[in-house]
Amino acid sequence: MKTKHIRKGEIIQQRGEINSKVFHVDKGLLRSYSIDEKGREHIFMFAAEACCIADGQKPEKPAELFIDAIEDSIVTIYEKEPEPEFKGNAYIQMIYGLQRRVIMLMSSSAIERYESFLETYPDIAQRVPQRMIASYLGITPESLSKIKRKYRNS
Amino acid sequence: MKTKHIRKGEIIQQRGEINSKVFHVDKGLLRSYSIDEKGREHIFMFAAEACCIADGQKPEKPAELFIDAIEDSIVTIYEKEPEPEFKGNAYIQMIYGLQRRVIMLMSSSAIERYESFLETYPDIAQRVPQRMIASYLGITPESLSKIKRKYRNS
DNA sequence: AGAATTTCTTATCCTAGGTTAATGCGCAGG
DNA sequence: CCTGCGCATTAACCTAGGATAAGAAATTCT
Repeated sequence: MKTKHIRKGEIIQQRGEINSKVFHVDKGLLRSYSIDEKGREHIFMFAAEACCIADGQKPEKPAELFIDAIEDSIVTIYEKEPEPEFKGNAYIQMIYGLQRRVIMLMSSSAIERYESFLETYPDIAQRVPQRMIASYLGITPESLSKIKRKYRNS
Repeated sequence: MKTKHIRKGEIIQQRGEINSKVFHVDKGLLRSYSIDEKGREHIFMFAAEACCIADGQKPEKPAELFIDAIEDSIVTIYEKEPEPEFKGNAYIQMIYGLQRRVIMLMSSSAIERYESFLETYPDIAQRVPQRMIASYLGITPESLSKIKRKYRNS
């Protein structure tokens, strides 16, 4: 736990780095973001005074997000604490799932989201009607049908 | 904490109800979803065996999500526990913010997301360049410019 | 200050996905 | 067993927002 000055534009966490830190913004403005395979940035969140910012991924896994300063800032750096579990569903696990979902919704096409869904939840995909998959993906059932047809003819 | 059988299609939590419960799925499949002002459903998450499902909103606030059963299910119902705070940033607060963001991304147009952003983060909107607002909203800077122009001429 | 780089805006054109409507299918209920 | 309804699919058409390009304005660097 230490305090640090960060200049505008300075990157304090890169994708792939060890990801055991939480940054508390004492002053200034930070952002976390991902960069997709086409090189586009997608801002996940902003954090101003009195907010914390971190990658939602587990501490022992590599970071998926970049974090940098939008203004000259002062941050206090903490280690992520072991988190309370509840019936096997940890908060961090939940947060990480949502982080991935937000990034997905911002950066991927319907087809990519569909593929990702099938990979991540092969079991649920079998048990749920099409219209609910569409609803989860944020598209209409008609669009999902189009997508699946393209799939078959390829 | 009690166990309950739920039949397919049965709604176990409605929007507006008291929201102090977490549902652990012992067997079956549940979903949480919102209904927007146009009456469209947007599934927020699925929960199968050994998962928990709940509205991320604070226990003392009314629920924003509906929860119902996709299959006949057995759930154990818990009360939400007081959650650990960390430097003023509680996990639940984080989860709730992400829940809103996901729903937003699934159900709202770029204009609506922009308006919502301005309302929710008026401060940050002033301090951040346009392209970053666009990036946060999941649109291109060019599209944000279009939106802002329409705004001015109305 | 002046040059160089980035940001913002505008215009044109294009495409992914939405809307509407019609058809066929499977399943629940009488 | 039939009827009816919700679900999935297809097709035709439409629109919000993306891509590209170019000029203006702001910022940064030297």
